[in-house]
This record gives sequence, structure tokens and C-alpha cells, in this order.
Amino acid sequence: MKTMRADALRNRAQIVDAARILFITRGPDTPMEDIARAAGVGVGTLYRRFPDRDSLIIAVGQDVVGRLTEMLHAAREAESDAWHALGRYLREWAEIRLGLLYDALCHGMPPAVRADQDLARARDDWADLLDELLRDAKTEGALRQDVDLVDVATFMNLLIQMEPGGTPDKLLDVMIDGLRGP
Amino acid sequence: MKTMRADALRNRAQIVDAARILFITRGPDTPMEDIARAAGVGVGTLYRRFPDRDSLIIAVGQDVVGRLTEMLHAAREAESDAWHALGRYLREWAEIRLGLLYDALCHGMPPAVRADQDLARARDDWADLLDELLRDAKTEGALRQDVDLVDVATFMNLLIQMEPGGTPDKLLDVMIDGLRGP
Amino acid sequence: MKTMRADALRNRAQIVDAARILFITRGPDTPMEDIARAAGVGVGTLYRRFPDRDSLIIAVGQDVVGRLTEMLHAAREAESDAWHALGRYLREWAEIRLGLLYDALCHGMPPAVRADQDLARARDDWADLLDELLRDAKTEGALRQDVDLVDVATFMNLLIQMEPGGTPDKLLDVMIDGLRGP
Amino acid sequence: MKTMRADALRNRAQIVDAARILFITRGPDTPMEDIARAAGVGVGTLYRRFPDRDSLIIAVGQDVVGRLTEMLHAAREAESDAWHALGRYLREWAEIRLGLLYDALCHGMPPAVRADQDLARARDDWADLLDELLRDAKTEGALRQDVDLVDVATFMNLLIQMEPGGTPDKLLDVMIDGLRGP
DNA sequence: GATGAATGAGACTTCATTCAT
DNA sequence: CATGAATGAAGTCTCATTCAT
Repeated sequence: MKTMRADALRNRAQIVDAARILFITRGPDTPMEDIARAAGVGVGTLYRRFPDRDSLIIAVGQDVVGRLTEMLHAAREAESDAWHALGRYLREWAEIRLGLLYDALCHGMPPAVRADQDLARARDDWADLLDELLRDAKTEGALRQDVDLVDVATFMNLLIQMEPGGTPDKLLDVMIDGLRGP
Repeated sequence: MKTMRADALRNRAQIVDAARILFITRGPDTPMEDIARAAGVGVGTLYRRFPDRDSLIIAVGQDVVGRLTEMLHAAREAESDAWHALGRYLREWAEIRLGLLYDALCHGMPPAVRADQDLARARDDWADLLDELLRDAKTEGALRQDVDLVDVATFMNLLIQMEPGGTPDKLLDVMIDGLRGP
Repeated sequence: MKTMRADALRNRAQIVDAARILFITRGPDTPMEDIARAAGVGVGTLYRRFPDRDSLIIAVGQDVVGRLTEMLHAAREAESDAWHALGRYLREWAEIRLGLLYDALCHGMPPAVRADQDLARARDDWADLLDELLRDAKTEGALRQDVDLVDVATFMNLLIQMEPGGTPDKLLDVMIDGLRGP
Repeated sequence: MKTMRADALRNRAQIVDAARILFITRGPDTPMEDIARAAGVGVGTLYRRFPDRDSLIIAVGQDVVGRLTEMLHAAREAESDAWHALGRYLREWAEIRLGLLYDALCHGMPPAVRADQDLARARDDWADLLDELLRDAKTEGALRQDVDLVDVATFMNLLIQMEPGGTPDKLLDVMIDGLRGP
């Protein structure tokens, strides 16, 4: 594991990418063979990297959480107040359809996925960050007081599960409007 | 079809009921055998009534649309203005988790389901009714002008796909808030 | 399970028969599909009766132990002394190649098989019977004192694992000679 | 083939050693990767030395026959009469669990193995030697007249296939007793 | 007409073998 | 030359659908 061969690394990345997209568009039961084909590798390669479906899901989850965390940092730097950072963040999130968190707590995920420590830690770090953003936005008086992390994550995950080709933008607009305090 | 025996009718109803619930809680891929068992009949009986999975989905869809239509009528009668009728309707809809419309246009449904004329007609009738309600609510000045039937149905279907045990109430609250015009 | 359909019962018996023979001639890893074909049924049928390979092994084991027990009773009735009953029993046993006990204590069997209570009980009953036979034969002064059930069962299982077409008769002869006390 | 590098030779020996042990303890279907790991080399190296599983089996077979031949010579030199040499030989053979001859005639071996001329020759040389030993033991009046090479080899191979941890000693004792003429 | 047994296509996973590094 | 990554054929098991009872 020290030094992974260049092609192996590339394959791994392609697999995770393909899986992330297929998990969203076709669900977490997408045949492994389809994932392999989409990644441009054979099934065997997929199974060498990820001994079973769960470990693939975990890898995708870590990838997703990592990206969400990055995006969150970027949004805060780009905006001066928390409310606008939140809006920007949610819009970007929706745009790239980063899902697979399932109501932010991995409900509905296989036990092995829920038990994974690394993934849990990554998710917690991200959650702390988002929590802070929400708190700040409430302090600013812009965000409803009764809304929490779980509500936001749940909504975003629902949004992302929409059929591709749908137009989530308006829905998100309405929701952000609803998030604004009275 | 003229005269269906009483027990046959009862069987049919039990199957549709069981399927509606299982399609929501366990997804539209729920094994036919599980549906049959939940309905208290054998698989053979299920297949006698519904030659394949698609025709069962269609039957459930008609059932659902029928119920939604009834509920809509009831909501309008119970409330004096369209805005409150809308709110009441959405809350009731969420409560009984009547889904299976998949963003109101049956995206993601098997071709045979999308092609079914009877279901299309029933759905259109219901859509007309909901459209009218939305129009009235806009006329009242209570509903945002840019929101249409598809947005509402899409959101409701997403909501219904949430994990059972989730708390969609707050999400719906926020959304209804967002639906209110400025 | 109360009343099993006639054809289902027949199928079950054919499967166990086919499996018993194939487990001996081609090993316990024989593809399930080959077993199904040899039994004249589809794989699905095989899996309906026996949810996995282990449960099939267990069923075959019970069948085998049952037959061994019957044969042992018959041998004792047919012969007046224990020594000759033993010889007759071992020869008949070898002839029909009833194996799958794997050194009499199911060493080398999958955990699920070793854990099965019914099979363990049946095997213990048979073992008691054979033990008694060995004890009687020792009392008669015909059997070596240092030979026990495990030795005999181990040898028989080895013998049965021989390639079909081999001639185990002479080996058994030599062994029986060796079993005679000095 | 003329000059093989020292490390290549060492690798080859390690592979054959590892394979011999694994073929006995885990059967001739042991994954090639496991054999490679046990030998401390990569699969690629294994396949460079032995283009396929069959050629590895052949190499192990030659190794085993070579050892058996050596042991046989040693036993004859150590004992003055053939009967005791036989007993010593069989006991030593059992102790080191040199198998893979499969009833001495390679029944059950892949065609390519059975067709190998070198292996056949080595096995024949060994067989001649053992045959001679048996003949001498019969001449001495110690060994049953009806026992031949195949019987002995078959028995030894069965014995060696016993679960590791079993106690083949008593079985061998009984068998040697049975081998003694009347 | 109802039942549940049988079928076989298809998904998951492993491993012998090839080939890029 | 050694390595271990990639491949795909083969085996296990599930489930939609058909059909005998």
C-alpha cells in the first residue's frame, strides 16, 4: 500500500468516480459489472480494489464527504456572511449531485458501511463544519432557528436523488427561501 | 371483468394494498413473493391478477392517484381559501406517504407503466385539479408565482421517498414557508 | 412441511441421491449445477430445497448415517457373532461407498455442518451401535483390543474416497486381517 | 536451462516445497496466489517457472517420487530383511506425508500430468524398486502373497490424505499387521 | 381458481492466467 | 527477471415468471 502503481491508482480513481455517479443515478444496487464497465476496467479489477460492495460504498462515501468539506471551506471564503455562504454552498452541492449520505446519518446503508470508523470520522468533521455554518447563519438572524444539520442534509440528499434531467434549481430556490427566518 | 367473485375482488384489493406499502418502504424491486405473502396469497394468485410486475405497478399507481384526487377534493371543501387547502393537502399527502408518482411525470418508471393510457388519464385529471388549486392560490396572492405542479409533485415524491422513521414534517414546514410569495 | 407434494418429495430424494454420489466421486465442491443436472432438476429447485451447499451436505449426511445404521442392524441380525457381523458390515459399507463422515467426526466439514444438531445426534446413535459391535467383537477375542470406532470409521472413509474403478476389496481384506487379534 | 541463476534455482525449490505441502494440506486446488505467497514469490515468478498448474503438479510429483526413491534405498540399507525394510519404509513415508501419487497410477490427475514422460519414468523406477522389495518380502514368507504394489501405494496415498492432526499410526500398524502372511 | 414448486436468466464473487511496470 | 495488477470464465445464489397439482 506504500507505493501504488500509477495505473492502479488511476483505475482506483476511475472506479470510485464511476461508482459515485452510478450510485446516484441508478441506486446503490447498480450491478458491479456495470460499475466496472463504466470505469473502463474488468470486474476482477474492481474486486481486487474493493473486496465487496460495502467497501466500494465506503470509498465512495469518503470521496463524497471529502469533496463536500472542500466545497464548504471554499464557500465560506468566497462569501463574507454565513447566510450567503450557505446559499452558495447548497447550490454548488446540488449542482454536482454529491449524494450518498442518506439523511446525513447513513440510514439505509449496509451495517458494514455504518460501522466504518474512518468514514464516520470524516462525516463528523464535515458535519461540525456545516453545523458551525448553520449556527453562524442563525446568529446573523438570517436562518430559521428550528432548522438543523439533519434537515439540511436530508433535503439535499432527497434533491440529489431526483432523476437526472430534472430541474432541482427551483426546488432549491423555494427551500432556501423557506429557510430564511421570518 | 363483468362480475368478479367476491373473494377475487378482496384478493385484488389486498394485493394492491400490500404492494403500495412495500413499494414505498422497500422500493419498487420488492420480490413478488414478498408482496404475495404480505397480501396473504400465493404468487400464483398474484400473477393471475397482474400478469407482470408492470401491471401491478400500474394498478398501484391508479390506486394512489385515486386517493390523491379524493384527498384534494376533501381539502378544498374543508378550507375556504386555496392557500390553506394547499397546506392541508400537502400535509395529509405527506402523512399517508402516497408516492409512486416519481416526480409527477413517472420518470424512472418502466416503459409499460409510462405508456399506460388509463393511468395517464387518471394522473392528468388529478394534475388538472392540483393545477387549479395552485392557480387559485396564486390569485389569492399567497403562493409564489414561479411554482408549478411539477415542482410541488416532485418535492412531495422526494419527501415520501425518505427513510421511514424520518421526520418529514419540518422539511414540509420549511417548504410551505418557501412557497409563500414575498 | 406437513404434507409435501409428491413431485417435490421425489425431487428431494433425487437431489440427495445425486449429491451423495457426486460428493463421493467428485468431492464436496462439485458444482451445484452439476448436482442439479444429475438429479434431473434445475438449480432453482435445488436451492429451494437446500438454501445453500451446507444444508445439502447436512441432508446427505443424515441420509448416509441413516443407511449405515440400517445396514449395521441388518448385519448383526444376519450373523451370530460380532466378528462376522463386523466383517459383513464393513464389506457392505465399502460396496455402496457410503462416505461423507470424514473420519467419523466430520473433521474438514464446513462449520455449519459440524454444528448441526440433528446430524450430530444421528451420527452419535450410529456411533454407539458400532461401538457396541466393536466391544462385543473384542469380548469374543476376535478383534484387536487397541482398535476403536474412530480408527474404523477413518479407514472406511479413506477407502471410500478412492477413485471409482479402484478395487478396495483387497485393501479391506488386508485391513480386516489386521484387525484380528493375535 | 543450462545455467540457471542461483536465486532462480532457490525460487524454484521454494515453490515446489510450498506446493508440495499445500497440495497435501489444502488439496490440489489451492489457489496459485497462495502457493506463490507461501513460497515467498509473486505469482508472476511462479508462472515463469511453471507455465500452468499442471506443470507445477508434475514438478511436485517428480520431487515426491525422488524422495520416495531415496527413502526406499535408505530403508533397505538400514534393515537386513525385506519385511522390516518395508515396515520401516512405510512408517517413514507416512511420517513425512509424501503423497500426490493418487493410487500410484495417477488416477484423478489432469491428463497433462498423466501424460508426462519424465514423471512416468521416475515413477516406474520407483515402482520397480518397491516391487522388488515386495517380492523379496514374499520370498521371505513374511508378506501376503496377494498383495502388490498398487495395493500398498493406494493405501499409503489414502493414509496421507487424512486430515492433518489425525493419527495415522494405528491405522498403519493394523495394516502392516494385515500385510503379514498367515 | 388458488397454490406453491420448478425453471433459468442474471448478479455476485473468486481465481487461473496474462501482461504492464 | 520479478512483481503484482488486470482480465474474464466459471461457480454460487436469487428471483421473476411459468406450470403442475
